[in-house]
Amino acid sequence: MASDTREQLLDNAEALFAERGFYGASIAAIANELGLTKQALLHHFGSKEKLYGEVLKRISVRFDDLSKGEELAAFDPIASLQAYLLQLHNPTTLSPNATRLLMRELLDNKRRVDTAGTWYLKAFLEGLIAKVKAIPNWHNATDAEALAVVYQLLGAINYYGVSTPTLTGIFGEDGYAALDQAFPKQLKRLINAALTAR
Amino acid sequence: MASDTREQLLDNAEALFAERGFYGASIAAIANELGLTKQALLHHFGSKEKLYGEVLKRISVRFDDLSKGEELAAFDPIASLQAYLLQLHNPTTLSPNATRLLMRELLDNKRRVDTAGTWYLKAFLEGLIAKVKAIPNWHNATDAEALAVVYQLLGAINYYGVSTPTLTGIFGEDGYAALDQAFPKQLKRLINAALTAR
DNA sequence: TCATAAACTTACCGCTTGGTAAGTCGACAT
DNA sequence: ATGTCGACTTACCAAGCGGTAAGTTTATGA
Repeated sequence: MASDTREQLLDNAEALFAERGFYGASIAAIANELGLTKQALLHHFGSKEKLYGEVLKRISVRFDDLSKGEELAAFDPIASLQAYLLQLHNPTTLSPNATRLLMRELLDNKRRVDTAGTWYLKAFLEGLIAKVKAIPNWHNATDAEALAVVYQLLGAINYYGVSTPTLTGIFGEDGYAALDQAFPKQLKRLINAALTAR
Repeated sequence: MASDTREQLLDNAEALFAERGFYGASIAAIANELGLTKQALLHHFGSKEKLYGEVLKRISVRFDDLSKGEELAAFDPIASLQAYLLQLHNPTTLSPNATRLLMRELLDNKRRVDTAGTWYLKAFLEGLIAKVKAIPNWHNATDAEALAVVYQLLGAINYYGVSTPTLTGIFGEDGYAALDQAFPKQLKRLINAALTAR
């Protein structure tokens, strides 16, 4: 299969899994949306589980790229971490679809035997803990304390990233636009406040 | 049907919908776990959608009770809002199941025509906006700014509330216990920092 | 030119899904 | 005694699910 049609297929699968969840998105529906039959899709990926796994893998690769791509040795560790977290809020870094899918993974992996959704998160979180502890104020903090503060910031970002349809429904397009404009400024303040005071 | 067996049924349905999502939880599975046949369940609730709706309604009632039950006229508006938000972090206020289910609703209601998950949220969020603007520093803030800051705190709380299985998987029981102990302290600091600085 | 292999299609399969129809059973009020 | 009503069972149903088997078409490279 040409690698770009494969990417296209995976894009589509990602969108449908994000929107409907693993159980809600049938392989027939995914295939159909690209003009394929269910069996053709199955031919390429073997099974639904494997397809889902590849979607997840692709997202985690993007995550890794994010870590690697950061500018090294910023002088101010707070500013550095702040920039890193703000990237996560940027929809171009990780697509809204990916954010939704990861949130579903967070909800589902209690019963999923496969730990595919977890292994990359561990490295990611440990990296964040290290970044927090690089801040002078946080030098003697425990890992749990560092993780707590950074996980709160992660929650603030990801929860919002997943709320677009709901918030638009409640406050309308205009209301959401105003919120979306105010959000980054407040987020910067929040990150700064969380990491400075201690 | 006796009202307490009905509550038991709804408890069970809530747990299964929270764990597996609307599509992942079959009415047969829900009924089975209480020793009923699928048809008996269907007899009581009419359809799966209706059962789900009642589960959602029950949760939103608990939400309303939370708003009503608050101590009126705290002198310090920051402390008052902080206490209110900390309640949300307390698992006895809203069960982890309910938190999970609401998070799923946030993800699903894009395609769900029914706005059941939305209407109660509106009042809740508007209440929070009002509470923020009652703080002197925030008096002349826009609604969008107030919503942004409070939504970030909501995200920090709810994201964490949904992460237990994942975090336990990554850091082990002990690691999670340490995090869970450190979390509220950091959360208080975060809320305070977010609402004070401006 | 011919073999090989990838990219499909057609035709199934067994199982589960949500839902319906019709009847059974016991309690209880008239 | 009888009617009736709610709680439940048995027996279905069509549709959808993920997946398999076997064949067909199409491009490619030796």
